[in-house]
Amino acid sequence: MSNDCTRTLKEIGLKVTPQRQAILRLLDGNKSHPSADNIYSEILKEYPAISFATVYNTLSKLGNSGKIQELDIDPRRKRFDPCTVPHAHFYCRACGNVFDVVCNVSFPGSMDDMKAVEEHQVDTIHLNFKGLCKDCAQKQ
Amino acid sequence: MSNDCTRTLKEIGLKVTPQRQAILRLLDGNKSHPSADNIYSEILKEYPAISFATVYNTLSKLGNSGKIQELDIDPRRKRFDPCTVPHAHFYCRACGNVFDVVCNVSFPGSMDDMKAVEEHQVDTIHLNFKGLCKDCAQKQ
DNA sequence: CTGGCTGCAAATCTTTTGCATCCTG
DNA sequence: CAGGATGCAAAAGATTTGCAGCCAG
Repeated sequence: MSNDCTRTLKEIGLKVTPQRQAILRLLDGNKSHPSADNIYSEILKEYPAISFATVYNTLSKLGNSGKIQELDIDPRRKRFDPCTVPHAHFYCRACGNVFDVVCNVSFPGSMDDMKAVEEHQVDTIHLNFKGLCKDCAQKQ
Repeated sequence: MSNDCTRTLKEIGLKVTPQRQAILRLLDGNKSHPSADNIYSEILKEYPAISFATVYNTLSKLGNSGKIQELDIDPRRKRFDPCTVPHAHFYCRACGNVFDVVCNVSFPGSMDDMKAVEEHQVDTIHLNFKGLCKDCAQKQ
């Protein structure tokens, strides 16, 4: 566990610090798609002295190295997802929650379908659904 | 032309003002996926007194009514697209340009594929590709 | 007329940066 | 030890809001 964190950091050439381990530990298996602020607030309980900048820097480095995903689904802020397996997301405009979507929609796999994109060098694909989640739809 | 603008505004119950007409005229057929600031700067040439708030408010109302699309592809700011026909987008991480992607990827049409999302009420779908555009990839 | 709009300015919120100090490797 | 990390604080951007006066319907 703590070993996984250590390995992850080493793999991308980052020094292993307790703050970074805490961030990785918090993210591990986290399905809430937290924002940087969510993560900061949470870690603050454990490390009352950690700074926002540290959280931001670390998240940014983890994102760039592909260890976590930066989601662009929330119009107000970045959200982070430790799961890097390709999957879609649903964003509720009312409560702001983000849900994973297991969807069999044929993700652009066949390169025949991708001609228009092939001229560009694609490295990530994001499939976002937006609307009202089950709960919020009922409350209407 | 100016008539289209007028009609669009009336359709969503907004008063017709020269500022709003200018915004709609600028957006009409615009393929550059401008940010609110881009739009503001452009309109400023024509209406030196227009305010940011007016642009923001109008864009927001047009977006909510479905007359234009708010894109969530640029991590730094909202981008707007007057084309409301479903299509995908490509974002270049280097130059920040957004390109339309004509892609035959089977967009979630079959509701069989959508079970996981069906519990939620989907109103928009966004398919975003990110990476390096043709030009930026060459410069590397 | 009247309520919706506009311009202005200030407030909010998110994200980024500079810097002195600290600590991992 | 040295260079990368941290914490702090302030800056930079993007977006939103309050308000007094204005104008389309």
